Amino acid sequence: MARTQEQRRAETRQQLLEAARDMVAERGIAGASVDAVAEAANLTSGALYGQFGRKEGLLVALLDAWKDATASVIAADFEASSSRDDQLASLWRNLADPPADGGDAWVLLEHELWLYACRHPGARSTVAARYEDARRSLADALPGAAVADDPASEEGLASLLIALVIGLEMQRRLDPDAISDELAVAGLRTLVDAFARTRERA
Amino acid sequence: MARTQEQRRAETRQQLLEAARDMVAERGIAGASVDAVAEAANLTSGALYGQFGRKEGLLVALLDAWKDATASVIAADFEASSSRDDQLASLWRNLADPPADGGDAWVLLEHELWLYACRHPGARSTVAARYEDARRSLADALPGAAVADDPASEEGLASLLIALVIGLEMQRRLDPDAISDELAVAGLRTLVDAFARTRERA
DNA sequence: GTCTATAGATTGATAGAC
DNA sequence: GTCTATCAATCTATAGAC
Repeated sequence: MARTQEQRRAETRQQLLEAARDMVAERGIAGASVDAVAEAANLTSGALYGQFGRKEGLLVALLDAWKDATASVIAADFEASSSRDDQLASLWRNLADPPADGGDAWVLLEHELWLYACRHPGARSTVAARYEDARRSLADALPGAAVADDPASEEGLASLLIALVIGLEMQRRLDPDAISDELAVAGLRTLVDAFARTRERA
Repeated sequence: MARTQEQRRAETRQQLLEAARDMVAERGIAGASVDAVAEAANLTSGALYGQFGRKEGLLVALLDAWKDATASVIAADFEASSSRDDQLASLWRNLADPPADGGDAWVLLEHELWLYACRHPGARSTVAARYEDARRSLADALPGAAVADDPASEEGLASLLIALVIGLEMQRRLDPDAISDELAVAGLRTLVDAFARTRERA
């Protein structure tokens, strides 16, 4: 029966994390008060402090959950694509029109946590590690990954692709008509092709 | 002598705006309290409310100031560059290592205001217009701008360049070693060259 | 136009009942 | 482990003196 208690605790924890994810995405970190998050999870602030100690504890836990949830989904979707264009299209769609649980929340949360990391040195390394993971796993999944003679340049390409996707998504969110899917995929394709051409020469 | 009063009012206004710019960049919009901003400008909250009415009034004014200050500086620096590579390098340096008054503050403020615009429909069009201006002025300054038969594709290239610069700066701020200046300029160059190649074919 | 003083609401966090 | 109740601090905004 100790098992049931653990489960209940885990459920409470996840309810709080989901509520926090949505509320931080909607109102920002400062705007998501402890009481409001707890109430949205049909709990009270006491439960939240019992689980995370302080508000920052909730944010750190949210950071980890966000790290796991997004990276794995994107990587799986990427590798499941058959053609190279499908791969790049899935990379773009996953940010521009996210299908995962939580939907839009993760994208705004991404920026919220990025800002938080820029201002709080303690959290910076966690967020930095998440971006590095994204670069690495994307570099591994890239077309020419079999040739492992210069992993640095492969991660460079991954950096460019991620940068392009994030920057385009920012512009599209302000004005959906400003960025077409075709433009995004064409831009990604251009970078990948240029990389492949450089690779052939060497 | 009415002139002196106007000047004093304008000075007060600018002191408040500069203090708000730095404090919002450092602590975020929610973290930059009215009292703290006023005190940083060697004034009190009374002066701030006399100038902007409410806190959101200050933010809107800050939005406009930010729009003017950044776009013009970047455009001027861009056009002052001689070679094409210098142009692209200046585009990158202006975000990665900003020389303008306020320095780093503008970059973090950029993200803060972007998030604010995403959440407040009233402010969204202002921020969206700023990004559109950036795309337009960059498109005008681009190499092949003389051929004006397809302005849409030129703005598309500008969208890609801006996206790349923003996304790379985000990654570099978390980990300065992750993004080299050479990689950034090479990425920009790749996109510009591909565009020029497409243009020649047509 | 700016300052002082203060009202009214909300915040993060703690203590003790259950 | 979660809830109720509460404290001290902080916030936006207003009112009236100067």
